[in-house]
Amino acid sequence: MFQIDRFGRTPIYEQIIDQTQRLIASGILKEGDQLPSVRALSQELSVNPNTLQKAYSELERRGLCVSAPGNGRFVTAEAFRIVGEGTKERLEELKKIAEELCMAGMPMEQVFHAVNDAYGKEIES
Amino acid sequence: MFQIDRFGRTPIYEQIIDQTQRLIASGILKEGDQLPSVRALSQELSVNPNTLQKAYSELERRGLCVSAPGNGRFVTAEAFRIVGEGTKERLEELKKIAEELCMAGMPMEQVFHAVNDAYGKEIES
DNA sequence: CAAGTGTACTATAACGGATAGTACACCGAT
DNA sequence: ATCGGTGTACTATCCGTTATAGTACACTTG
Repeated sequence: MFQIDRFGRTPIYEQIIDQTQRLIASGILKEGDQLPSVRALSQELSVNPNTLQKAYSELERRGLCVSAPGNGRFVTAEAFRIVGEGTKERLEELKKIAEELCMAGMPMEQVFHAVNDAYGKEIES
Repeated sequence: MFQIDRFGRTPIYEQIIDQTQRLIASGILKEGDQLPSVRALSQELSVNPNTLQKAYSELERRGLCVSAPGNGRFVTAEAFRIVGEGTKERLEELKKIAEELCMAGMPMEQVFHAVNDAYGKEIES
């Protein structure tokens, strides 16, 4: 369910956060679903439990999940809405890259094609 | 000419590299132009000379500039072409973000609009 | 009670980034 | 020739972040 890159510069706990958000955004993780326990996931990924605890705490702080001590940790009802609010920033990122490509002389048509490609890809996944 | 963000996670030396590449890509820095000296820039930005040396060394390794010891450091003739080659990766980045936005349910039309915006923006800058 | 869950805390190792300081070599102008 | 600017090389050190190790405790469910 999770995939860790131990070489890149993005810390593990942040990779967990990002991937969880994507799983929620894409509807794979829904309201009420249980997240893997820190201990179980720590074994599966060979990662220290504290590192996962850090990631989960942050997800909780953002309101994406709640902990039921002694029971588990579950996706909240608002999770989908909350991650959706972050798309504005992502769009700004995309815009910034587009500006750079513009400056670098890439034709707009080519960028359009890439976007179209990305949206067409949903069929095969 | 350079703008440093001391809070983000991207290291200073990498910010220098990125910004220099953008200045070249956008044609502001042309062949033969002299880059700020390590000492001058170190004062202007309140950054250690070694940090800038690190950035400049990398730019040199990539063939974007050459050093003339005792004289200065200058943009090469191939610089513009070389930074242009990196646009493929940038386009891939953009595509990846577009895929995420797709998954998050953002209409493609809106992404198109952002790209269009980015390309129209060149007039005002 | 036992096993699984979350939580809290301290300590430590490891790495990268940035700094400080020094020294040397080169070029150009005066 | 000297001086002031340039690039270069090196060592040492500090600091913050990341990740780990280890322990202990509280809670819930079966």
